[in-house]
Amino acid sequence: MELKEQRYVCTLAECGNLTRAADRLYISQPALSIYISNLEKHLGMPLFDRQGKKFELTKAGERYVHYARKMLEESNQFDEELSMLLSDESGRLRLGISLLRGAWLLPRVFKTFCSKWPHVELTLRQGNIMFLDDLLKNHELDMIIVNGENLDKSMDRRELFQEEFLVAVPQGHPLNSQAIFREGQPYGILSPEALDGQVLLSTTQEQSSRELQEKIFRKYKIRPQHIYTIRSIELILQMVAEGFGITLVREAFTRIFRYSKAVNLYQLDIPEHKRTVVAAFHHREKLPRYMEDMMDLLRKRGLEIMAGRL
Amino acid sequence: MELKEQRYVCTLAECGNLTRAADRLYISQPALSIYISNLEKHLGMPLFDRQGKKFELTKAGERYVHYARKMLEESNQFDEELSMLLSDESGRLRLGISLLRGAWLLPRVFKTFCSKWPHVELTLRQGNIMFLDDLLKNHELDMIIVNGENLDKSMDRRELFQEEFLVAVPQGHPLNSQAIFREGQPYGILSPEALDGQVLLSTTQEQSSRELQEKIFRKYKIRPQHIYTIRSIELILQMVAEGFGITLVREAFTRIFRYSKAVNLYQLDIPEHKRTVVAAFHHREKLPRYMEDMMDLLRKRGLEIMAGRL
DNA sequence: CATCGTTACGACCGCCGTAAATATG
DNA sequence: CATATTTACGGCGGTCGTAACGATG
Repeated sequence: MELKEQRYVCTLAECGNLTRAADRLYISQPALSIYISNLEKHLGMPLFDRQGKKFELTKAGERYVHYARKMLEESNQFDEELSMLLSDESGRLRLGISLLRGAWLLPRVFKTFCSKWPHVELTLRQGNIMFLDDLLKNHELDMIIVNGENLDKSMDRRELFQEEFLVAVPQGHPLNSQAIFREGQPYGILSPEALDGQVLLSTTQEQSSRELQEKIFRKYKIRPQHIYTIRSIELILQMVAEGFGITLVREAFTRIFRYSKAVNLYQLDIPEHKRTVVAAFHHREKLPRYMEDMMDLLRKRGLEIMAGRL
Repeated sequence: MELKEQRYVCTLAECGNLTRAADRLYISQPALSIYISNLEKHLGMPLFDRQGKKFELTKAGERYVHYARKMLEESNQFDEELSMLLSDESGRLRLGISLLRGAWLLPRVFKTFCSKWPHVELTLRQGNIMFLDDLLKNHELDMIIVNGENLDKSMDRRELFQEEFLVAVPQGHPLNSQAIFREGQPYGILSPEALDGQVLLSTTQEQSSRELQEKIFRKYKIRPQHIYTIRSIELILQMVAEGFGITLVREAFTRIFRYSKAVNLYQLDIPEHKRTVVAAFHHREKLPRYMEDMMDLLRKRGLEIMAGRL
């Protein structure tokens, strides 16, 4: 910050001597002499008593220096903070993530990140993908964690991990017998047609899982017997466990959920069974280091959860 | 204080809009645009996110504004203090006075002055006239209260009041019979010759009363029988009261002193019997009001004490 | 008389305003 | 297309340095 006036006066006050002060300020002595005179003229009151060759503060000068020193101190503090920002040690990360994904992906990541980057101000917004996308576009968020499939192409993106979109079937349900198990595949496989005529429990319209589900149903001409719309995914899974019906659910979510009764998970035999989770952000020359690190942490944690290490 | 940079950034941050900010700052909008760009270039980091036509603070900008606001606040405080100094409501008065005179003249004056001028910083130095005169010349004091007779002519001065230089004689001493009483004179009058051959109690060499005393003795060729030198004027007067000898003493001092036994006071029949007490200070265009008031208070209090109203 | 402060003068750079071009919604 | 921002350019003033002058101790 520009505080020339304040630096000049404080330095002269400390030196009590024009020549030495001018030296310290890297300007000529006449320049400083004129500068101080003009300043005093402008203030309408002398800051220094010219006692022969000595410069001593007047009462007004004392007050000036009192405040000027504070300002210089504050300027130094700002410079320190700025250099932290410049060196990527410090900054701001406003993160957006869907409610459901946040619940399982973030807790540990947050803790790690905050202790690693104590000077980064981390804030979180949760909501559906449309909402987050708007905020990102308006620069109210710096990064959002979403499914890569339904994301605007104008944003830069970084792939984090993939997650399965699975069918959850209660124990004793007829669908269990239709699953085919292949080697090397963690889940049994169901053909999409098997879902035809089933009782389906589903999230609400604005959640992105529901959107994907309906796309699949249209494409493979699946007509469930009935769709119950329930907001809470926890409740849906609980009802599935109780044998009320089946549901489509993200793999990761099943990992952190404790079922009251057994629930079996199956892959659908379609290309859409996998979804890619990405971090999206506005294009920049170079991302801050803490932002790269956040994506690293999210990627690692995502893979950990997928591998079942909770 | 010059804080253009800080004002510009803070105003723009508040407006979020170049045009309005430039209006408020009384400069053209292009000027502000360029100014901010240059500032950001110089800092090496943007302070604002140009979100279309909106200007929103970056993290660095937030920190800048945080400190800049403090500085602007401090600058305002200084301006207030300065205007007080300019209007003579506030300031500094470094007062010098002899030890003895201070004791009787100042106590009530100080109290009055401080309540009348709460924003004036009043400090006091006590010492003999040489010492005070040096400090005044070196601008370490703003005003000294001394006898006008032995004061350098280079200083401006204001007459405060006159005080008698009296002879103190114990009860029952032969000198009492030599005094002549004239109408309209508060004290009996002694001729200087009467002091010849007396036992004299006197202050130390460096006190100005002693100097005056010796000048009188030389001029009128007075030879005391013996001079006892004692530092404390209180002790001297006490010894006079006990009949040990006589002394020369300032009128005012006798007023505040309680004698164990009666002491009579006489005027000397010489022009030097009166001394003028003045306030002395460096020449200035115009004295601050509080300085004029201090002299008023001193004058009034001096006359009060001389009149015997303690 | 050596050192320090002030005055005089010319040069440069930053800031400003006007006008034109460009971007935004 | 109206409004806002950026770019371009010429002018002014503040700040600087060198040199000469004046004051101080």
